Amino acid sequence: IYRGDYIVNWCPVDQTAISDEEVQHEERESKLYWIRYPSPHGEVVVATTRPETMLGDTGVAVSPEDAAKRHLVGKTCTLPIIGRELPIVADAAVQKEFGSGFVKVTPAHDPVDYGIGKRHNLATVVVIDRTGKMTAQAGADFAGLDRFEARAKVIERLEHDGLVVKVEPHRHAVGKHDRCGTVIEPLLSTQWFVKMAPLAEPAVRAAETEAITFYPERWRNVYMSWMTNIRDWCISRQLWWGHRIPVWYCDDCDHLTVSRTDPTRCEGCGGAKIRQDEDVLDTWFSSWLWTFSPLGWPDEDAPDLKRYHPTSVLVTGSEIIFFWVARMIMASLEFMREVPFRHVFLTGIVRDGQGRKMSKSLGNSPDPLDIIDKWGTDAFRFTLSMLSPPGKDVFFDEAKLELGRNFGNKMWQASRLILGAVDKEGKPLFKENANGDFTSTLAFRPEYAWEDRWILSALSRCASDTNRCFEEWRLNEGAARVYDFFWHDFCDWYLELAKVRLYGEGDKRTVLAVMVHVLGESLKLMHPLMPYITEEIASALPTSNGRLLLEHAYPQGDGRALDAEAEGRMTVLRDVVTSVRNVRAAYRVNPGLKIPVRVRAHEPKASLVREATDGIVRLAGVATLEVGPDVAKEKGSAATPIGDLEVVIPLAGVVDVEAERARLTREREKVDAELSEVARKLANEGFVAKAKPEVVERERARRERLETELSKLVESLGLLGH
RNA sequence: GGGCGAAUAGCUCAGUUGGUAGAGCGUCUGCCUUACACGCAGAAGGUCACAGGUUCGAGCCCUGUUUCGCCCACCA
Repeated sequence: IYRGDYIVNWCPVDQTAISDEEVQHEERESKLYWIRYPSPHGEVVVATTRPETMLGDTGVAVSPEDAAKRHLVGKTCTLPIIGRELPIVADAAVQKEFGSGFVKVTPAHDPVDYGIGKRHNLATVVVIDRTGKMTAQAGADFAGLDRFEARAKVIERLEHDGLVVKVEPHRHAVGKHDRCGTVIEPLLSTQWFVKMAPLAEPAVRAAETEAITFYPERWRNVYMSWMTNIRDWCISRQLWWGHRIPVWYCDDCDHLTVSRTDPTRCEGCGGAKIRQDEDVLDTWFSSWLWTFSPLGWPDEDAPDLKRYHPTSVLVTGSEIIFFWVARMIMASLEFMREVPFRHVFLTGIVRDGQGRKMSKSLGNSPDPLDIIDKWGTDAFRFTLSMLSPPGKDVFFDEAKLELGRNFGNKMWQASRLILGAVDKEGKPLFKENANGDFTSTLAFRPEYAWEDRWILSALSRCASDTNRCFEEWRLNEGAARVYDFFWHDFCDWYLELAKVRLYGEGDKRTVLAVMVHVLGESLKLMHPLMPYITEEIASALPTSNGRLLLEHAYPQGDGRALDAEAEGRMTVLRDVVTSVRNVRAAYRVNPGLKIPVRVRAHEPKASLVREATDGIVRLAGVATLEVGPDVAKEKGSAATPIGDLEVVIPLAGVVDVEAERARLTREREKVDAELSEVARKLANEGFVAKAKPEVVERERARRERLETELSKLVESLGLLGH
């Protein structure tokens, strides 16, 4: 840390120095003024965007490469208005192609000029003060004017004097203070700085060696480019609020006393006439210590520090990579000699409907407490999780919260169904089972039906998929995966199938045990995304044992539960049920009306369908289900092929021949199109020779299935007559 | 000036080893079916920005273009 006089970013409104990171650049249409500085040695015309600063010029510079102007180097010209003689120097900071090739040099008000002034021993003349007004040095006509008023007045005077050669439009970026929007004034002043290069070096290495990793990875490059182009950090602020700089100056000697406790005497000469620095530290200068300073540091043996440092993940927004993330890494490596965290996960930024970042000053941010009152904490949390792909900004729209609210409601309702059927001890709450056994489902060894094996298999897949998503930082996909499983697999299919046993005769213990188990595991999977509702429901489950979900291990997915056979059965049931529902909807069959259904199928598929009869009957509104290879398919029935089986629904008087022909024709066109696509692929020798065998095999199977379906459709159409 | 991201169904967006385009909302058709109308069932809707290239095969890989957005930057 050092103190010195340098050009800093100065905010004339807040009247403080700020760091480079607090300057927001904004492209603007501006003007480039070409101004003649009279000289007896030749034409000198400078080009500038800030004419008001010329009042503080102490030189003119040209490029050392600029042969046409070389003869002027070492000569002088006259500064208009003021009348000061200005030396003409050659400096590598000047580009000969830009503007006129002459640069006016104002060491007190421009960082580049400051460098030129240093190298050529030019004087510094301060013409703008800390409030952005012109000083006495700017001359009596300008002193006290605002810097922008002065600009206009300078040009006015120069035009009057015939010294403005031309004015051209010029697009360039101006720096603004990120807090108040005031145009930054580069100002020469005495400030404290941190020398950054030595701190950046290990921080660069930490990212290179992947001691710290970034998600999504591209942010690593952002971090790296900042780190490798780092500049010293101005940490003193002329503000009221903050950590006051712990340095005392002595009126009697030059010594600086630096102390953690307030001293009464100068450390150098022992004198009592000391006064503390008036300035405070940049707020980030304390924030960069955050990963260790709250844990007991600088006591390196503090238990919390030993236990919790370094931590695993920092979750934050990309907008503060420089302000905070990068600096925490540097501070930790410097003071703790280890990384502060191993992974940096950058979330997207939540923006308003117009894409603007939510901010207090814009007033475009809804009050989270209002949102939570209206929609619920979990709904808010879940919706944002599911709608936020890694590192991508989210356009927030309150209506989107319906997604989370509805899902929360779905969980609640499904739980009502289940908890209405089983008591706290796991005993069935209604309808005696066949043998009158009321023993708990908990200690019971269940005898799984195939649909139980299916949902357990699906649960296992969901858990392992979800884990993988989370491990790969794809939280949105993890959320979507659980959402889909719970709503569509568990609620739409399993619970509906479960009602066959739940509301029917017979032993209910197996189905209750499975429902409770799958609900409980789903709650665990959902818990990080919907902590409140899941704990609430879980506490009522017979399996809770008074423990919080928070205390349980996260489900990993039990590979032993995977059951391809049961999944195959489910596919058949789904296909049959869907095709029946399809026909019912197409012919507006009264939803309350149970209809006869026949399924044409050969063994072993026929048995599969027979064994799923109860489910098909309940889910598709079926009166009677006939299954076999030769079930009748007469005129006046609707027939839908599903691979090698066919769902036939006799609907005498309901099926309109023309409508059915249209339906089947449309279906045939679809199958035809798909079939020719597959045929084209398989006819391609390159495909058969070079594609992976399993891909080719899949296409062949697909062709076979489509051909079967097509022949059935043709048969059905023939049955309808022409 | 440099870098990064985006462009997919009417809307908001998913889609990581290149192999039959998905969700939510909205729309249309039926349903208040004893967990849920914040719901159930069914349906329609897409030359995946444009132009080339690689490949048997491209939303996905490569090159270029256009349009948006963000970050960085001392050409005055």
